[in-house]
Amino acid sequence: MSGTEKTEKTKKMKNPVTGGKPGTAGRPVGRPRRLDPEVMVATARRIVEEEGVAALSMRRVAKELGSTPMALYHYVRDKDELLMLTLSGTAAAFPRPELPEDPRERLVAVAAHMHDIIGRIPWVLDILALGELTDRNALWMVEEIIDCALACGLSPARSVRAYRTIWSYVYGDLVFRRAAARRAENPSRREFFPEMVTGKDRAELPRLAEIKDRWREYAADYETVEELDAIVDGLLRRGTRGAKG
Amino acid sequence: MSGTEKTEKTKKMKNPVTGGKPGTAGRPVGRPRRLDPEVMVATARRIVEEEGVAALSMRRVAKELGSTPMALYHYVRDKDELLMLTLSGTAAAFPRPELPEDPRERLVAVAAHMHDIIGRIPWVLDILALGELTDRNALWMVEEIIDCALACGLSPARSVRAYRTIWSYVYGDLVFRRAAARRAENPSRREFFPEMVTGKDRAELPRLAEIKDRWREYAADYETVEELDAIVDGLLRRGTRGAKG
DNA sequence: ACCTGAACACCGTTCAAGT
DNA sequence: ACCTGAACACCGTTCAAGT
Repeated sequence: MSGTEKTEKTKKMKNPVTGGKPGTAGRPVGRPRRLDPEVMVATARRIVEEEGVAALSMRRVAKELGSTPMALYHYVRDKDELLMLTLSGTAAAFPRPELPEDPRERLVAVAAHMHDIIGRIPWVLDILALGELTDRNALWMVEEIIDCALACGLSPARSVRAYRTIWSYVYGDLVFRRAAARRAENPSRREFFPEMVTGKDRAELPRLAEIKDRWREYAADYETVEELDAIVDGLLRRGTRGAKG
Repeated sequence: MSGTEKTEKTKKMKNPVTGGKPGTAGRPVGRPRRLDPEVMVATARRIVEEEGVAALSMRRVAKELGSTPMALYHYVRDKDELLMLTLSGTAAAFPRPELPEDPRERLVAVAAHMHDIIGRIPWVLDILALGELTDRNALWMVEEIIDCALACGLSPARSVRAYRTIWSYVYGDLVFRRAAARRAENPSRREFFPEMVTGKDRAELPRLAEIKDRWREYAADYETVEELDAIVDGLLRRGTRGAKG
């Protein structure tokens, strides 16, 4: 909008990471590779798995590969692209679980499974925030959710939207679970909500003043699957009544 | 868990930013301030509003104040704390809207309003990801949601959980809206889902293969308020039936 | 009590050049 | 085609010292 944005780059590349490797078919042209892009992604992935997204840097990956930072830019446009590539193959590590036959139950079970596996690898949240679904091995979950929604009587359009709603909820829930885990690890911080509510707030915030001492206790009983069940309930009721969508 | 975590700091401070100012009551002790902590937070806030969270640095704030980076550490423990403080006062800029009387409608309207105001200041998402509600001016929305949930027949415990579910959804939705906006601004990226689904996937991903060309069209019609309405529907039905909670 | 200065150990990315 | 090296313009935080 303004003049302060990043200048747009229009360099085109032919997906050198997933694209055909020289040596497999046709003879390699030009200088032989020193840096294997698959190894580059694997290295980035290991760093991110072991030390978190914050530990990943172009310089670090280059150093571990005995290469230079700029060599990586031959295979990715920028750091975000490398980050997104580290996601590919992640879901493959988690076996496909047994799922109930009933489509409604199955829908909740798949959503719960998504929640579960991402909860075990919280570093992916920062990458998923980029809004791209880059891992083919995760597509079966999307397929299942759409299939179940259709089987429950939703239109294709409503099924896609129901998927997005469920995914937004799952994502948000995981972000706040991670935040809570970090707070528990690193407890010496200022106290905000609900501690910030005091007796003086009784006039303006009567419910919060009343409930604040039990807030954390109630929140501790939070069960994502129960909430998912309620959300799916709402989405299916809405989708199978009206004419629209 | 392991030995690689940050070492824990136990320095205690008496909230020097929001705490009593010298000159107001009692005489100031020790060296007079050169750096006003409120100005420090205001400066950080301006940077973040104008240029985004990525543009905020301790060094930058110090420079704009004609101070040194380390001076800031007298008032905040680390950068995250400064970031959280920039949130305070944000909600005050948005007037409290007219709300419907009916508690169910009112609940949806407040949730939609939360979604709306945060959507106008997307930089807060990165700070809200820290999981703390630091802005007293936003508490009225939590109060309203809890009040409406109680009025709709939910128990206090279920009301708190309903609030968390709604908030997780709103947060997740906003993250993906921001991601979509960024993609639209900076379109030259690799293509992932749904483009990555091809005719070859028809056997394993029949629904996705069928729907993929219309996926973006369906997603474009997504209306958060409609989805919120459905979610609230599910949460209220669940909460007002069973005995538990 | 409040602040400075130097230092440590890093960043992403551009650009021109080399093989 | 693929990679290097130097440079630019930065980071958060620790530590010891100064007023």
